[in-house]
Amino acid sequence: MLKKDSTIYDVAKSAGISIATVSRVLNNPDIVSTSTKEKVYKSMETLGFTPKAEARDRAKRHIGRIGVINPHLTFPSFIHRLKGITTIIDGTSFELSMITINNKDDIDQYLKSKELTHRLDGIIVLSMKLNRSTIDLLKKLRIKTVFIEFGEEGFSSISIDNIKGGEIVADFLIQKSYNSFAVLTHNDATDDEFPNSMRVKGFCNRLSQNGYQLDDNNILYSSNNLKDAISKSIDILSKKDRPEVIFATTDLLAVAVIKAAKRLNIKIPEELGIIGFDGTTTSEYMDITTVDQSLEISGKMAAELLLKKLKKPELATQTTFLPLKIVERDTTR
Amino acid sequence: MLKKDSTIYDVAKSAGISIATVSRVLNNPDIVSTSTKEKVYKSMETLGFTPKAEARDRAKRHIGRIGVINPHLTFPSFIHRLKGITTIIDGTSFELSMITINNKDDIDQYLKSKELTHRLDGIIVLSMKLNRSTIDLLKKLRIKTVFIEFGEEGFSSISIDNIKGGEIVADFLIQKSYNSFAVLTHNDATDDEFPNSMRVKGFCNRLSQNGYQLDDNNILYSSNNLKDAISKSIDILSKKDRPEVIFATTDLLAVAVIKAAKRLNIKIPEELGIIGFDGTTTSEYMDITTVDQSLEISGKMAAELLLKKLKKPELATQTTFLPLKIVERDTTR
DNA sequence: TCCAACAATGTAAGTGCTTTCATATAATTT
DNA sequence: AAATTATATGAAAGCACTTACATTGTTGGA
Repeated sequence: MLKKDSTIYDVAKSAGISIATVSRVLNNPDIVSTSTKEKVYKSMETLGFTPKAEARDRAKRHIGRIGVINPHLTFPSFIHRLKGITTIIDGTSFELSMITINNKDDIDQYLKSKELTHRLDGIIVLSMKLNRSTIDLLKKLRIKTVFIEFGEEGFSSISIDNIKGGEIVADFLIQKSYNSFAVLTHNDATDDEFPNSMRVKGFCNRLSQNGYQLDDNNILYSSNNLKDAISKSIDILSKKDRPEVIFATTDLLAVAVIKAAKRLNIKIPEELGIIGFDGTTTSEYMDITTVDQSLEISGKMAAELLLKKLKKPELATQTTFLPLKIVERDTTR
Repeated sequence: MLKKDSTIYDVAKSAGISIATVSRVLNNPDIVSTSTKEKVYKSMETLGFTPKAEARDRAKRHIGRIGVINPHLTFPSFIHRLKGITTIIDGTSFELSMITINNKDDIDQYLKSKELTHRLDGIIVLSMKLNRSTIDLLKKLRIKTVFIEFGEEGFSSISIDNIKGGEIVADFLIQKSYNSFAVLTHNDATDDEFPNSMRVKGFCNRLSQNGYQLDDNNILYSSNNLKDAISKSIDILSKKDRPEVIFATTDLLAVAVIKAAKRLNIKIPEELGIIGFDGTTTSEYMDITTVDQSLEISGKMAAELLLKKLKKPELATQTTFLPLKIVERDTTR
């Protein structure tokens, strides 16, 4: 027994109304009277109606979905940005699709396989440096894309000047008359283009511009893992010539330093200064002096930019650098 | 630079032939002459053309979509759960759609249309108590759904025994020989069914079972907002008969208490004990004694359960209560 | 050489659904 | 009660394709 799939025409006939109204209860139920809606639902139920997605996609001018491409959800900064994105998207008719990419090489495949191409109206790339080939692909497929944290030629992006961030920190600490320094940063910082390493670079440069010397073995590298970061912190703090202040290039790393100091019974900020970076809620909760980089706002702006671009595709791409601001709290004197 | 996605019309025009032929090279290339095919391929290439229906078809075959319904992304606990969900979903051919619901009454319409039109394969409801009508709807439409935090008759769910959670806290504090208590909790706790209020209830009951009296005005209610929570905390702590220990029914509230204590120069844990609830990373960072409710695991389990159910719809629903465990850290003596 | 058979393409009628526009009815305001 | 404004609906024009049917030009065998 071949049962033909029922269509909205069937539903409409069965409910004694026009297909337009059936379509409306699907897409815009608010404007349909309750009684009509009831009839329609009943008809759909008895007919076992399922809308054909293909037809729908065809008829619709947009899909109504924007994708967020992100590495695995571990860094606190992602959360803040994601939150910013959702606050904007929630107000619209778009829904968010989270696309978590573990392996950067997978993404080409993903894009190319067209899974993405026409199921998404646009993309926000969160904190990922994509391969050249991926970028080319995005351009070729003309997928509206906004980047957060890593700008890309030819695309709109929201990012910060990480070098300047490092400089600001140096200026601040010098002005606070700290005299000896150390840095705790992430492994990825070995890669020259990564935010952490740029922060370190800016910091060191400005320091030496001011006549301070930062010994290379006062720059510690930790993985993205509290335990490791704590043990690295303990390493620095246990030295006989312990630095007066530590610049943690991430709030999470600052937490590690605090924990290490606590364990070693070092008083903050009296005996040790700590400054983080990011301005996460964690830094707020723990009263950590940090550099606020408006994480949530970056998410908001990216979402707004994408939305605008979707509405007016001819809009020029725009690169925004968010302001950086020292937030002085209790971990510096 | 074209803005609009190209269609077979564009390709046809560019190749100087009819759309039918373009369609044929897509669907039935054998019957098209080689030279025409060449032209078509070339045009498709330069236009970056992707047939929409095909993409959708392929997509449909390969990748399913599961929706996460959540209130607005503000509570830290959501994040942990979401993270758990993503770690599971990431390994599969499903993608996550975030559906943020602000108004619980909207959700009925939303589900009706979204489920039908966007074809969700399954749903995870995060920390929301749905209306009766919504529940009925889910059942009627036979949508595979797993609930986190609020169990629902007839659906699989992952939750905890909040009353027991309160009891555990009471037991722990009594065993630590604290003698006077206060509670800081959320406004929603006035609703009897909500986690926070159940924690309070369990706490109070166990306390009185052990002969301790908890005065009603030692139960403070705060909104979900640090400032407010801090000021409420200050209220308690400023009393002449300040309690020895405060049970904050949420880690975030515990943070507020800590900040208040700091401001009033009250030493923790010597002069004041604090215990939180949830086991967020914040509690870990700040060394707050808390009740770990395996937030991330709850997300993982929910996702796994849903996936299993999707694979084998005949599977029985299952209700899981996650274990609760006191994590003793530095805010209790 | 003529005609059947075929190959290559175009024309246009669907496909199931969305959405704009117009209309009829109901609810407010005056 | 008339005039204005909302609300609920239908008619019909898309949307991006597919496909049945028609047309034209070739080919090959008698």
